This record gives sequence, C-alpha cells and structure tokens, in this order.
Amino acid sequence: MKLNYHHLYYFWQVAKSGHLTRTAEALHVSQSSLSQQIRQLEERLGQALFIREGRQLHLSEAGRMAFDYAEIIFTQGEELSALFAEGGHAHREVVRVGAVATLSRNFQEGFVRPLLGRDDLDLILQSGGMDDLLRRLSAHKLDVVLSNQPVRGDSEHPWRSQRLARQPVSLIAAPHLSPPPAFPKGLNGHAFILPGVENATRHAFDQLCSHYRLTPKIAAEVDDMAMMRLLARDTQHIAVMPPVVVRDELHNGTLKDYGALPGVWEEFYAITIQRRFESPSLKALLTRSGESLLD
Amino acid sequence: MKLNYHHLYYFWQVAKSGHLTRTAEALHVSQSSLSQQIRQLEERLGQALFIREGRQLHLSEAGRMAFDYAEIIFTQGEELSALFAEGGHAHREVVRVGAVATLSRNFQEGFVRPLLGRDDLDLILQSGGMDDLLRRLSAHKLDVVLSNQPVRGDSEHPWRSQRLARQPVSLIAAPHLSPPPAFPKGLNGHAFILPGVENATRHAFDQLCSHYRLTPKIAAEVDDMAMMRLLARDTQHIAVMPPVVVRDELHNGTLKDYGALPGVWEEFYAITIQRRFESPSLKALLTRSGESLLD
DNA sequence: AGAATCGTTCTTTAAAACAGAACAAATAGC
DNA sequence: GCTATTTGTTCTGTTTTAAAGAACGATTCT
Repeated sequence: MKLNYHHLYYFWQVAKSGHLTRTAEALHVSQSSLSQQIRQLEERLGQALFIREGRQLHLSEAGRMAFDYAEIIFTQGEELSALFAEGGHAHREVVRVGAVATLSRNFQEGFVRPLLGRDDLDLILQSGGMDDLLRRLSAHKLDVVLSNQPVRGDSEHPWRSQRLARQPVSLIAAPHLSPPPAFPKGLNGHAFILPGVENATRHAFDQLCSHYRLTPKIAAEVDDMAMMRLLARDTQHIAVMPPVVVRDELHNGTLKDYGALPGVWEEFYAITIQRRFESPSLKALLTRSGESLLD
Repeated sequence: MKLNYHHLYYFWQVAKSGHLTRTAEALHVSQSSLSQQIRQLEERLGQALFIREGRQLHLSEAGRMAFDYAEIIFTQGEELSALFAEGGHAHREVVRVGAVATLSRNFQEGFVRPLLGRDDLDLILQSGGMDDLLRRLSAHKLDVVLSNQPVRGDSEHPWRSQRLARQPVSLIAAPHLSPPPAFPKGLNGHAFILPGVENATRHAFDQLCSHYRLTPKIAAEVDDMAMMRLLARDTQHIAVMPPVVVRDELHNGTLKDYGALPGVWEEFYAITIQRRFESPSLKALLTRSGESLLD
C-alpha cells in the first residue's frame, strides 16, 4: 500500500481550513480536482477522513490521526523548501557539534580543532544538558554529541556511543601541602573537591574509596570542570580531576599533581545516530586516535 | 516554489541505498524514470543533491540536508500508512492522557471518569516524567498531559496550560496527637512529611513558614502522593497534603485533619497543544467545572 | 581489448491530474 | 414557502506528468 503524498497534501490543506472551495482558490486548482483526489486518498486508506454534514466538512477520527501525521510531514517539507529557497547559493558543508555543558573546554576544542582552519565549512558548537542535546541529535539538528558518559540506544533512538579518549585522574592541590596526600593512606584529614554524583569519574572514585575503606571529607561537589579548576586554585582542598584541566597551573607551580588514581579515568564519548551518509569531515573527526584530542 | 514529494521520495530511496539501478528494481520503476525525476527535483531546488563520480552517486552537502528532512517526512508517512494498513476496520475515537507519575490517582480517575462508561472510544492512560510526557505531547502521541504545575510554552512548543482544579492542603496526622499541631504556633516540636522541593505546594508551604518564621523539622520529602499517604498512616509525623488523598483514613478515624493551610493549594493543570481539531470528547473533559474532578 | 555495469538522455506511450459542466443538497434572503 | 446562492460531488474530455524503452557515454572488471 503506497501513500500518495500529493493527495495527502491536499487533504492537509483542506483540513486546515475546513473549506474545500476556499482551499481550491488558494491553491489555484479547481474544487472538483481537490474533491476527487481527497476521495482517492480515502479509498486508498480504506476510511473516510471527512464526515460530510450537509455542505460542511468535519474531520473523522481517522482524519484527525491522518491530520496529525500530515502536519509533521508537511511542516518538515516546508522547512526544507524554505531552506533551499532562501539560500539560492550553493550549500556549504556544516558540522554541528553539541557538547554537555560541563565537559572540558580543552577537549571540546581539541575535538573540533581540525575544522577550525577550514573556511570551506561552517562549524556550529552548542552546549546544553544531556537530554536536550540527545533530543536535538534525534531531530537531526546536531551531527554529534560530546559527553563524558556513554548512552545506550534502543530501537527508537539508535544512538551509538564511541569512546574517543580517556585520561587519568589525579589528586590536584596546592603545592607544599603537609602532610602530602599520598594514595591511599595519606588521604585522611584532607577535604576533597569532587565531581558530582552523576559523573562517571565520581562513581569510580567512590568505588576506589570503598575498596580501601576510606571515608574522605567532601568540601564541594562540582559538575563543571572550569569551576573545579577555580576552586582547586583558590582553596586548600584536594581536587579530583584530570591534570590536563589545570595544565597551566601545574606548569607554573600554582598547583601540584599528587599522583594519578589507579583505575580511575575521565572518559570522553562521541554520540551519533547511525546514518547511511556521514559527513566526511565528521567521519574524519571520529576516527582519529585519542591522543591528539587531549594535548 | 512547490516541492514535489514524489520526487523527494525517489531521492530518499536512492539516497538510502546509494544505487540507482537497484532502487529502481526495488520500486518497480525503470532507472531512467528515477534518474529523470531526481534531476527534476535538483532543478527545482536549484542545487545538485548527488555528486556524480564516475558511475557512483554520493550525497552532496545539500543532499545530506535534504536527506535528513526526507527521513523524517517519509518515516512519518510510513507510520501513517501502517496505521491504516493494519486496522482495516473503522477507527474508534481515541483519547490519550498522560499524567505525571506523582499525581494523585484520585484526580486522574476523576478526570477520565466521563470516558470510562463509553464503549465507543478507547482511553489510553500513560504516566511518566514531565519531560517525557511533554515530548510525547509534541509528537502527537498524547492528547493531554495532567500535571500539578503549569508549563509555559514558546513558539516552538505551543503548549497551553489550563488549571482544572485546586484543593486545599491540610496538616494530616494520627489522631489524638499531643500537643495538637495548630497553625501557626503549634508546629514546633513536630516533624513533617513534605512534598519534594520540585513541587509547587512545597514552595507555597516554605513561603508560609518563612513568613511566620517557622523552621519545621523535616522527617521526609516525598514526591508521590500514594507514598505520602502510607507514611502518614504508618508514622507519627505530620503530613502536608490535600485531605482528599486520605479521604478513607479520615472517614474511619485512622488519620485526622488538623486544618487547612491558608493560601496553600494543590493545583491541577491540563497541558495541551493548540490544535485546529480537538477531539470532541477531550474538549468536553477540559471544559468541565473543577468540583467534579476532586470528589 | 572486450564485456559487463551503471547512470544519462531522447522519444514515445500510458497514467495521472486537471478544468468545466451538470447535479444534488443545504443555507440565506425575501 | 419560494427562489437564489453557496458548497461539495460526479461525470466528461483535455492537458500535464510519469513511465518505459532504446541509444549513448563513461567506468570498472577480467
């Protein structure tokens, strides 16, 4: 059973206004033609879409359902038309990247770096909450979402999570701290700045503590890496974070790396939807080795 | 500029497989016909959708964008087709109600009660989180969402929140409590079971407390009304909730109503999307007076 | 080099969309 | 209560569009 989209279009237009004659005039077709084609659609679907009361048309229940679908179909179609109508010029390549707002800016920049020099394409970077970004991804408003957590897709949302890179997580704090916070015994007595409980790194850290029967004091829970960097710099607490985030501070001696935590990693994922035609530029981004992303 | 959806359909099919000849066979059309109509689409859009390399077809950037839209358009179309193909029978009227999972069951039942006796329509009741429900509403998978909070719509999501009813909120606890928790002075020394901070009722309660400079002890925060009912019954704490929820317990003396809180209301909203054609049954539900919903 | 594959173009034929007239039913005005 | 007008349906012939087939050019495989 194949659906005639032009019939459906006429149906949609008539259903919107409720009047056949007026719609015919607006579309520059005869009303007889409209009437016939809507009837053909009804015959193909096997059900009446309109209830004819006197000389008025009312949507039937089947018509109401069909109208809902038609609405989606043709608003998308008109969006597409508009897209090509305005830009008579040739379309430039576009790569649209979404990133979870709390994700390391260094990493984001590293990810898109190969595209920054190119003036033959447009790069769009958006940040937001995970839910929001995944919704945009599903609606094809984004090409890829960067996150520090994988998501598992299902049949309805065929997401694919690909780990791009991971980096060790260290104990970072002011230099000359005494006693120095050596792992695992020297942690008691210190207060910590940790990622929030939503974070996978935090989860790994908690497991590590429970394994060594440590109950560290928590000074702050912070989701945003940039925020954590500030707190590490301006307090005497120990931050649990990847060294890269505070590379500058480590270099100039403002902060000190007291050693990586075994088995704890900050991970980076690219979430895409399985597509037949990936943009070649995006594909190149996703197949790089992880090292170049984190320097 | 009018878009030819049949041309777009052919383009979509060819783009999916990447091969013109195979697609032609699958669709039972000649390859020449396919080729011509895709060219017509390209001419109308003013841009090449495919890049012809040798005898291979690759999507251009414009083609990639068009393909994204086509994907949405025709998956919707096929869903519509399937809907009518399976049910050759006449379509019964359907009303699909979503309710925030924590909402009073009494209220939900009161809302749909007029539909329960009718065997000429199907009633679908789904519960879930607010985000999830609103998404389904936007996708026309639901007709109305019941919530205890209004949402403000924007141009992209033209939601309409309509208050259906509101009911007073009381102090509910075991009978013979001493000292009896009179408002506002007799509250100190008691512990409370409160709605979670997300809840509008909780917000009103907090404001009331801050106005009278009360700092009540909080025994539990509960989102679900059914859960709160259990806790009120099985502890000695004071629950802040609408009396209707524990109507039975109030009647048989298991619990006692120590008085309503001034200016605090539990409110009920119906959220719909503005539509040209509302189901008549749904419209009837939404225009009732609030009293009948809460008994 | 020769055969097979694949997409494009041109011409003819089949199918559809379309317009106009005649018709039937329901409002609106007098 | 009658007629004029509006509105949607049905039937006719005409125009437009989609489709098939053959010829062609280009590419790939052996």
